[in-house]
Amino acid sequence: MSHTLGIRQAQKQKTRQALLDAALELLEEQSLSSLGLREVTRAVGVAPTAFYRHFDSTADLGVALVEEALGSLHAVIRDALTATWDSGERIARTVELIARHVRTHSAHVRFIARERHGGVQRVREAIGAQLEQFAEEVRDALRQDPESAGWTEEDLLMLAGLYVEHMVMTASVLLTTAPEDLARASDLAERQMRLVSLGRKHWLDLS
Amino acid sequence: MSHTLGIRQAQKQKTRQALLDAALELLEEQSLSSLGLREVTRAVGVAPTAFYRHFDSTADLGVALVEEALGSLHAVIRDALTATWDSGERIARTVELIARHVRTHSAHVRFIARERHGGVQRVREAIGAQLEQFAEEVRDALRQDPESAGWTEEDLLMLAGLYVEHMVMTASVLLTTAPEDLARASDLAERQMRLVSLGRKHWLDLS
DNA sequence: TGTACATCAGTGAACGCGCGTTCACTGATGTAC
DNA sequence: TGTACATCAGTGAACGCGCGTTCACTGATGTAC
Repeated sequence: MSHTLGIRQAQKQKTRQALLDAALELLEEQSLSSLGLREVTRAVGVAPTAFYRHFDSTADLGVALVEEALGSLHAVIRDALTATWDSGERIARTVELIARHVRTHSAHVRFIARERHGGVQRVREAIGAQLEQFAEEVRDALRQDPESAGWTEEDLLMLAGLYVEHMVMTASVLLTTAPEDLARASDLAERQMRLVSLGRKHWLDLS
Repeated sequence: MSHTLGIRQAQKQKTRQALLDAALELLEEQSLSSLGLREVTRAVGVAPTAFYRHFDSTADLGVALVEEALGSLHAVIRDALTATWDSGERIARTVELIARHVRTHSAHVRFIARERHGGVQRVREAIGAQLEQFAEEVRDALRQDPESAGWTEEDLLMLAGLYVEHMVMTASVLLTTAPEDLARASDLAERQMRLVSLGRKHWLDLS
């Protein structure tokens, strides 16, 4: 309790978060490059000019959303990496974690999928940098694995990139899957992941 | 020569294509959901109202762009599938075809990557339907391969989806790769594809 | 081939509207004594 | 604890601007005879 925010700071953060939340919701049906500052403030119920107390522009707000959205995804990745089950179980567990994340953070997932290749450069770069960092984390975890004996650093990162890519793809697929097809889609994602893991197992067979 | 278009029809098509070309160029720096009809007509040099002689809306123009962009990609996929080299050569050849396509049709590739998860529903759906069709074509080609003996239809489509996904991913990565890093990026894509093909080879080992 | 009429791609003026940004302001919160 | 002053998050009016859409139009192209 020693470090309570002043009333003023607390209220400011609350407004800022309300702007982020409202923007995230508006972005379910459009792209960041068409999101208007007035739309966002209208949704929150503050004057348009209040926006400038928190962000320079909607692009700036977008970068803040990247941090929020990929922060929550980061936790999922760490969970998946520290799972200590055997390979088959680990894959099923990972897909389940992704499915749960999509359920609980669908707006975040949609935002990342949409803006990853979207029309706002700074946001694309922020997402790309974060995903690259995720791949490095996955590589570090793979390196610990006995199965990785003999692998080059380059190949470990190559595999990690494949996993991260597949994870993002799976999340975006599940996002647009009808509830009755979720089980089938999860099973498909699992089989793809299993095939990649099989390739991993035999990577050094010929060299 | 029997079926020449009338002067009027020919001129109309020329204007329509000019609108598509101008839109595609404008979309290199923004998303379809923020593309304005007046921007496009201004770039072409016609009155804003002329737009309506060709498209109902920018979303409608977007759907037309999907057909154009994925038509050109379709040709690449067919080329890759009919390549008859052995596996290692085939992968290198496929990545080279993709790299060439990115070089010659960068705006098309960017458009697909951006709008695949973009803010305009009809365009997302059009892209999704086309990519699904590509996956089915790849599955049909895989089915012919002796290596596919014993595979279920479902697993063939699973693998085909992985290949198509990786192809789109590779194209979008190469798009944003600096020229001096292109060789490295292509090599990375090749190794990932080789790993997937290794997984394919051992898919039935345990069942 | 020539004529009279129909079609229709592209025009240009006009509209109401919402946008991003500026500015001086207000009044609650924070701080110094 | 109380007082006097400073800070600053949020306000509200005002601005110029470009937007999408409507409408009646023009004049080259197409068609029927």
